[in-house]
Amino acid sequence: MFIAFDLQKEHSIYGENVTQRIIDPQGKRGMVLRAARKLFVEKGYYAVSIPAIVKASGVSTGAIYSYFSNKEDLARQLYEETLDHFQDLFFARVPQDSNTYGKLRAVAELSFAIAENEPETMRYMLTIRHDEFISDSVPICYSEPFRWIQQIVADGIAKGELKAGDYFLSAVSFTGVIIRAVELRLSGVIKDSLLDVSDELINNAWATIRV
Amino acid sequence: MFIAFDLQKEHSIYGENVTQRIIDPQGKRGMVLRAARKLFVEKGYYAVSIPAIVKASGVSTGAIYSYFSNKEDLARQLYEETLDHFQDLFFARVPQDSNTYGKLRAVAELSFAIAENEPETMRYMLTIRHDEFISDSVPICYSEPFRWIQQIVADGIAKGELKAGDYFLSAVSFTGVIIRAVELRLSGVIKDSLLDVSDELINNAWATIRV
DNA sequence: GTCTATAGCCCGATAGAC
DNA sequence: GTCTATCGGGCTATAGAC
Repeated sequence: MFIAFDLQKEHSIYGENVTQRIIDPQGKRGMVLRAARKLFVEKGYYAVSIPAIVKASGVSTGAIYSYFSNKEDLARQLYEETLDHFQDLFFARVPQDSNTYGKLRAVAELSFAIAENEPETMRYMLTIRHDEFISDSVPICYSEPFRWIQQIVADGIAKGELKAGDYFLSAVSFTGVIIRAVELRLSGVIKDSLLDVSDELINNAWATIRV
Repeated sequence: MFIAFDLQKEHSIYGENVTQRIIDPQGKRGMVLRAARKLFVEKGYYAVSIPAIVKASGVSTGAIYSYFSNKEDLARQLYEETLDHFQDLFFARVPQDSNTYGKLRAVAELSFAIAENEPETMRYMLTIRHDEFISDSVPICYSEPFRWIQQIVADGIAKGELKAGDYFLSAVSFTGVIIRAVELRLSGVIKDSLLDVSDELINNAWATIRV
């Protein structure tokens, strides 16, 4: 809850060291990146032409090619900045000193809050096909935050706060509930705000791993 | 388990009324569809050119355009036949007379079995972006089978076999565990066969909704 | 720095031989 | 029915005016 509140007043979630990475909606470069992100999510990288980005962003071809050396470079900068931003939100907000339940609850609440308050960021995170243009083939959402969740779960099992079992499968199960809910919310299948059903979803996710 | 076994000997899963819909690997049309499916999953519809399909399938441009009126028509036939096949597997194999646990367990085992035995089918089901070329905007995996699972869950709650709560969120939670596991298996993140960890995953998924 | 205009390329689709 | 060769179109990226 408190997380959702913070996210709504945009300033407080972006710490000093994070600000520079934000895709600035004011500048032309940011307008291009935002328009491109929306279009890439909607249609996919290859289906989005530079003329389409020109039209959607209001920035001309020439200006775009002054900020980015080519279309792939644009996509790569978008990828890196969105991923960095996403990871900053995670590392900045999930309490290090809490117990296993507190940490995982925070992970889930933050995921829901980002989905509700920055849907384009979350949509991009879940949608983007890594293999479309990025050379390393690690899907975006299996990277840092996901591995971090694995660590929380592994620690929780070791401390006896979670049921014994394969920590990897437990992490998959917990995040499966959360991610599936986010996906269905972003695609409009779930009508209610995730913030309103957060408790029930977190209960369900927690049930997969609790003792 | 028995499901996995059946799937391995390909004949038994394809009933009489299903056979005609199968993408025949022998005929040229089937070779085109199989090659296209693989390429579409790997790179996305727009990134795959007709020349690329010619090369991958060994069928010439002229022959392709004798089977399909254009590239979109090819994609649409592929979509419909793969979806039909997938749904046939579901409706043919999940027991109608079982209790809630038995039905959902069968759904999960069948999902794992398809992922292991027909990875290209499952990959396509999870990967394809509906909005890339299909006019109606319903994501492929939210359609019939998913709605059917919702019904099973709703019935289970009504009969007191599942915990009370929002049936939709319960269905999301159960399928979230299953789908996430399948996704991570298909992308190579999970190394073990899902058939070997089926029991643990089904336990986790079931825990989200049981009384 | 930012614009418009356009070069050069590859794609989808077709034509015509066989 | 199936092949190769090719056309028109839209794309990425650049050139040149301002």
